Amino acid sequence: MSAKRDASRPPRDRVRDKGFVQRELLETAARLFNERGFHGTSLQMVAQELGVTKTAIYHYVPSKLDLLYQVHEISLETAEASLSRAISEGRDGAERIRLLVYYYLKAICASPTACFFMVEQDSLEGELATTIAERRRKLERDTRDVVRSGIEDGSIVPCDPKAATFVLVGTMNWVTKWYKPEGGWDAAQVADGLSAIVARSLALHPSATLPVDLSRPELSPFSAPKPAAG
Amino acid sequence: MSAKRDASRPPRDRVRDKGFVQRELLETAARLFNERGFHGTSLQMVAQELGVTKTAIYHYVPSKLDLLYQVHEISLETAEASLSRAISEGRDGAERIRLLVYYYLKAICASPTACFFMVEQDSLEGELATTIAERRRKLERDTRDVVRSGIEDGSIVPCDPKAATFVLVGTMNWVTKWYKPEGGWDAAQVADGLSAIVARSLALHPSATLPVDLSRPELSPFSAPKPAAG
DNA sequence: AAAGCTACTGAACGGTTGGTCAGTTGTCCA
DNA sequence: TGGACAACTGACCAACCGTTCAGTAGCTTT
Repeated sequence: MSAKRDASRPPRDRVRDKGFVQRELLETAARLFNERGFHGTSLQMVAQELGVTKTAIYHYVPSKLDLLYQVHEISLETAEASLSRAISEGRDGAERIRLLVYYYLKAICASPTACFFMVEQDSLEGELATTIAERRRKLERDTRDVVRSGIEDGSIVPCDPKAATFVLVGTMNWVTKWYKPEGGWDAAQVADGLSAIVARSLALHPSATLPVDLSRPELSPFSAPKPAAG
Repeated sequence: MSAKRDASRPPRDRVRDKGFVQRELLETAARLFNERGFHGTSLQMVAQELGVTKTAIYHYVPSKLDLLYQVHEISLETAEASLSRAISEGRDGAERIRLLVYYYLKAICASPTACFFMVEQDSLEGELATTIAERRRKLERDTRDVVRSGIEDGSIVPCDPKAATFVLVGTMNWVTKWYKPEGGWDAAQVADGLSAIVARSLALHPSATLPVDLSRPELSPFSAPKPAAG
């Protein structure tokens, strides 16, 4: 028996360019890995959501492990970009911390590929695992340094930077587990609301108020700027 | 060929009572599930860590899914106990929130069985999944209510209780991912340090200081009481 | 029209998994 | 001494997994 197209299913309706498919593949894989874990997600499931057979996936990635690696890379890039933007834009340690949380949350709410820290860390093997683990460690070290510098410049209350960073990271990564775009909050609301809360926990002079309803965000330096209209 | 004991391995050195084995089984399974995910952990691995064959596991639990269910139950009981103790002992909303985080972190640092919220939620099926999900939802609802009551009694800054709870839960659950008993902090230090940080984020009048070094915990109402000796 | 290419497919594979079962071992009690 | 019983084992099984491979459909280029 040779390969024969199933008559009951219509043929590919359109040619999808490689870049598009690759991106869609990574997004789908990331979402499923986050929901069901790496080992709990079979390539069959990924393929089914994409509307192809699992063999087709091997045209885009050499192995399932490599797929995991690529998603990890995107996730790390997002986090690194958020941190460096926060460092360059913030005027003191406290503001940098708040910006870090703000930018990162905005990114991961917008794309499921962006956050991937929850997935079993031991799934990767060998050199790939080492690379990812090293970048992750550096990210955490750099965040601790921001907290430390904030204590020195007087914007952050003296505390244990390691413990403070664990609170930040825990809050940020947990978002992937509950955020659903259709749930009433958009990315900016989540980012604004949560960054305000965790920033308050570390600021030497904590804000007197917090957003009371994320669906109707207060005006704050972190709220999305509204175009002057009325 | 009939079952024959391998001469190279010594026979069971002692009879272990059922309760002990069951507890050890749950602890081992919970730890591995947390580290490698539910689907990433085979019964073979669990059995190997216990020093038995995987068939032996079926003397204690009817299936792998039931093992997952039992660990989830323990984890929920721990969380529920922490919350109810915090509610009854705390004098206002802010103190209750801090006690909740304190008791829960102390428990999960002491036993890996205690925290299990990170594991893929969709691994359970049917009625078991519904039961667990329902209890989890109630726990979150009750926590939100504590935040709400704290806003009313003036101990917590007006905020979105849902967002605040997400920060709390994220911080607490993340601990399972990084806490190692041999890492320099004991359970009380982690509980004291992190509960102080998250409590500060919600308190109407945040504390002026935080523990600066968890290894040398400050004296606080939440530090483990030292027996009067000198 | 032929050749070449990308995007895919169905069949098949070795390996592992959760789970079953018949049987053995060691202990306690009568 | 013997029987009941829990604790545990090795062999085995169907299902599924990641992966390979030979081949095909449909477009583009020549």
